[in-house]
Amino acid sequence: MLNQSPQLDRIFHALSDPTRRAVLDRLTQGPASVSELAAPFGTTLAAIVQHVQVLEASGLISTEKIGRTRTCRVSADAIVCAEQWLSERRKVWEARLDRMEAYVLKLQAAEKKRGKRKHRK
Amino acid sequence: MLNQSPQLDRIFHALSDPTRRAVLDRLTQGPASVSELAAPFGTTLAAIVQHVQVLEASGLISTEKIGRTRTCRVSADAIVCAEQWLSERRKVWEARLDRMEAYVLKLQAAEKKRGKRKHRK
DNA sequence: GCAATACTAAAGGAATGACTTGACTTTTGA
DNA sequence: TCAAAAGTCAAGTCATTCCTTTAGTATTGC
Repeated sequence: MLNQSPQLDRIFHALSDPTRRAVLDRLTQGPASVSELAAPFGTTLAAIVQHVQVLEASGLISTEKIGRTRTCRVSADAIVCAEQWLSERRKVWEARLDRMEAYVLKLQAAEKKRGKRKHRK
Repeated sequence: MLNQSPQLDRIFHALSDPTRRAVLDRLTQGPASVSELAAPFGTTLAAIVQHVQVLEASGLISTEKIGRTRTCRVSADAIVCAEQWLSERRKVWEARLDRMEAYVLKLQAAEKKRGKRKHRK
């Protein structure tokens, strides 16, 4: 299995900032310019530009400059990539818990049987 | 909807480090002590202790100290929480893409009709 | 043309993060 | 009993992050 560690680093790091998650949230509603993205926040435009750069470097969004405005849109791959990483681990871990539970139940059943034998003697 | 932003901050930040993801990977195979977690890495035990603290603060793992050893295990909630955040956004965004596509197809169909009318004239 | 708009780039500062080292504490096993 | 094992705590260092300010460049609309 490919590790793609540096990409995951960038994706999860991008997602770890509330402003960037809010930007991403806004973009799931549809494309927007950098100024539009900046509007709801009490920060400078420059700060949002930097967040946009982090998001784009991570692959979570893609941007396109037409004239003087840069339009940002959510990009498929990265979000799916992160989701899969999490989902795979959760599945492995849940499967192990299930095996554990089955094992414990088996032990309990065996214990019960032995209990019965003891009673008969 | 609850925002639970600070928890997501911590979860995604915890996941953004490759060492911590590797620790988490190891723990999906089953519980382990801090020393066991540290073994595969070329770092000091103290460094891993700090990673474990970050993971625990995020809710991705829980730990329990028995005697002199601390046993770490994966914890359900946080990973599910992160997965859901991603999955919700992806779904909203995919739904929007579908609507867009439907709209474009409708436009194309209308365009075709007008083309036919033009031909008839 | 030229002022307003929409970024962009660079530099700096405060805060946070990832490691290390070194000095403990607590438990365990011989 | 006492040394090794397993962690814990506190500094301290160096890098990175987030944000600001300042000074640009490229476009647009009148």
